[in-house]
Amino acid sequence: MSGARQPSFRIGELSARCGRSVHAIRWYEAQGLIPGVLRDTGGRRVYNTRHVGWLTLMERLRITGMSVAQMRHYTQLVVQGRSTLAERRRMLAEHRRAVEARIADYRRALALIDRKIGFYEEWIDSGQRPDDPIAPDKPH
Amino acid sequence: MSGARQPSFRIGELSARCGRSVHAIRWYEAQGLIPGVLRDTGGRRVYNTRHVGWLTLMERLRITGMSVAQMRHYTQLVVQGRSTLAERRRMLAEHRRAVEARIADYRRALALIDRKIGFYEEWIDSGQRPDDPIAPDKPH
DNA sequence: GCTTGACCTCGAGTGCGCTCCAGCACGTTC
DNA sequence: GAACGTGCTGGAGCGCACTCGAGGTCAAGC
Repeated sequence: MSGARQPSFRIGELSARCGRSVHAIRWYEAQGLIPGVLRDTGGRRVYNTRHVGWLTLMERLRITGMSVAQMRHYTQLVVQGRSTLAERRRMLAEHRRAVEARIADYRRALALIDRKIGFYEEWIDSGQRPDDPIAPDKPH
Repeated sequence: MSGARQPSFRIGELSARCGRSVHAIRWYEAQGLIPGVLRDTGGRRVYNTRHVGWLTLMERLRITGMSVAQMRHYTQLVVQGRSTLAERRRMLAEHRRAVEARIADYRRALALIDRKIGFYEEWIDSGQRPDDPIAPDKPH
C-alpha cells in the first residue's frame, strides 16, 4: 500500500458514510460488486475511504440504471487490472450513451405531459374543454 | 358520442397500434388504468383511436417512472370528471417536477462517470495511472 | 466473567410490473 | 361441422434489487 496509513473502519461506519444499509453493502459484496474487502481478526469486514469512493461510483451507476450484472462485469474488469482499461472506458462510454438516450426519452415524454398540463390549464381558465393534445381524456 | 362514427377494433389491433402486448393491455385494464372499455356481443373488448391516445399517455407516464398506483389515481380522477381538473393538473405538474429532478440526478451521475472516463483516457494515453477522480479504482 | 452492541452467515420474503399458461368461447371459412 | 384464429378469465410465475430475520460470534467495558 502507498505511504500514509489509511484510517480504517467497519461496516456500520461505511453504511453511515455512504447512506446504504449494512444489509445492502453485504449484498453488494456477495454480488461481486465490492472486491478486496479484508477482514479483521474477528472476521469483521474492514473498509477505508477508497471503499467510500468505490461505493459512490457503484451508486451512480445503479441510479442511472446500470444492472447489477453489468456492474459485476465492470468490477471484474477492474480486478483484472491494466489490461482491461480500454474495455472499462468503452463500458462507461456506452453506459453514458444509454443514459443520454433515456434523458432524451424523458424529454419527449415531458413534452406530451406539458401539452396535457396546458390542456388542463386552458380548460380550467376557459371553462370549455379544448381540443385534445393527442392523448384524449376519458377514452369512452 | 360525438358526431362521426369512430372506427373500432379489438385488442390485437390496439396491441399492434401501440406496441404493448395484449397481456399487458388486459393487465392495465385490470389495474384500473383503462376506463370505459366496452365489449362486443361476443364479450370481446372494443377500442377506438381515443384508447390509442390514452395508452400513449399512460406509457409516457410509466416510462418516466410514475407508479401504477399513481396512474390508477390519475385515471380515477379522469373518470370522476370536470370537478377534478385542478387536481389532475396538480398531479401532472408534480410528476413533471419529479422527472426533472431525476434528470438532474442523472446529470450529476454523468459528471462523475465522465470524470472516470477521462481518468481512463489519461491512463491509457500516458501509460501512468493518474490521480483518482474521487471514486478510486480497485478499493484494496 | 457478564453484558452489550456491533458484526457474522444463510436463507427466506417482498414489491413491482409485467408475462405466460391452461382451459374455454366465439365466429368465420372451407 | 371441423378447423382456425382471435379472444376470454383466473391465476401462477418471473426477474430484479433489495430487505429482513433467525441464530450465532466476537471484543470492549464494567
